Amino acid sequence: MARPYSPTLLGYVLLGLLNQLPRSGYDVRLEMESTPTAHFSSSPGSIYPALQLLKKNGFIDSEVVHRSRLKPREVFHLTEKGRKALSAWLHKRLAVSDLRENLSELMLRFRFMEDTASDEETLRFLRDFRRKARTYASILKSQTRPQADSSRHFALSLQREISMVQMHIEWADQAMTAFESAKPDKP
Amino acid sequence: MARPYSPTLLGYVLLGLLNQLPRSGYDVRLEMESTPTAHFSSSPGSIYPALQLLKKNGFIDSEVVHRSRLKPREVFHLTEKGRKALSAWLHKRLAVSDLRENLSELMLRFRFMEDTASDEETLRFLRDFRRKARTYASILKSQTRPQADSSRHFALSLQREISMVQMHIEWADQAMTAFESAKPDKP
DNA sequence: AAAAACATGTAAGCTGTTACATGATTGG
DNA sequence: CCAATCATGTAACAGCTTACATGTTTTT
Repeated sequence: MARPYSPTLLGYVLLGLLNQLPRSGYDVRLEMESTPTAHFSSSPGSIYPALQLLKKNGFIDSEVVHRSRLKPREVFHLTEKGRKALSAWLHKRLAVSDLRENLSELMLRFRFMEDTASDEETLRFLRDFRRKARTYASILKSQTRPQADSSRHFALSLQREISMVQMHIEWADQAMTAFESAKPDKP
Repeated sequence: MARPYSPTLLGYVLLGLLNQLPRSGYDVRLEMESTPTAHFSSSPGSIYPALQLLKKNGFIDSEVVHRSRLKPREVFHLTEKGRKALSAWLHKRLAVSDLRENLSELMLRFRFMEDTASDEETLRFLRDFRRKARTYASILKSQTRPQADSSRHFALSLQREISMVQMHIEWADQAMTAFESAKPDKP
């Protein structure tokens, strides 16, 4: 009995891209080359198998589009199952540990929210993000020893980590105002 | 003819930790748990095979230390080959692309410089780092479209990337002053 | 005529992870 | 005596990546 398949991070990226508009594997590759997507390779050996896997598991489907002259292409689009999986991924609650371990994934989620999530949903994400960032910041700050016992290298590494989180808190503030301006206000 | 083995990133992390002081696999695991090292798992299934591979390829060696009562432990230490490999990794020139693709690796290198590199070498690293960061920053800034055609999500993602790099430039400045203060000055 | 762009795939292999397995010693 | 800590491994597999393979159509 095969255990239930759920998309990998690359899988979600592909779902996100196909959710924007139906594309062929080739189109997906071009898009990933022009807008470098996290750390993923856009090589055929990465993309085509990943698409086939999503299709095999019913997250996407495809039709072959014949064009005069040009080679026919297999164009993929999300199924209902695919849309649900993407949406669930986008709306997943954040963990504090995501800030240090999965930051690039969080940013991918933010990016792909554009095509499905409402401003209100994006705001929820940003609020959650800022909240977790603040928690993480206070954890990091509690680790700074007042004594000069620890090395410069260690102290600077920690300082960098703190600045990173701080910067993300400020970024979230900025982003939230951008999405709040369009929000209908309550009396 | 087996093609020449060179350590993976995890391999370099282990070399870095063993360069600080000789340790058993168990000690390495404890250290990685207490000071979370990049994204690597400290599970036995990760650490022990990785250590064996380094040993097989002559980067580290080990002796079994028997203690009264307690179980004997296999304590690893760098060989000359291992020290050279670690040093080469630490001193490798940076690429601009490393800023977006291998930032955590760069920070690991900075961290492990503590135990081998002189202040002057650390400064060289930081200067190179700042230089590449500035280049990357200007590339990113050139991508910000003045038109409002692109989405808020896209614009904010780009803004975040820029802030990140900016922050790292400032961090490098800070770090450099910390290492310059101890440097002997020229007349 | 050749190069570049269009289009899709397979095969081998590296890297690392989780889950499983084992056993000794020490502290409560 | 039971749990926690000490200590080391194996096996199966996930999830990529690189290198190889192939063929068409358009542009130069």
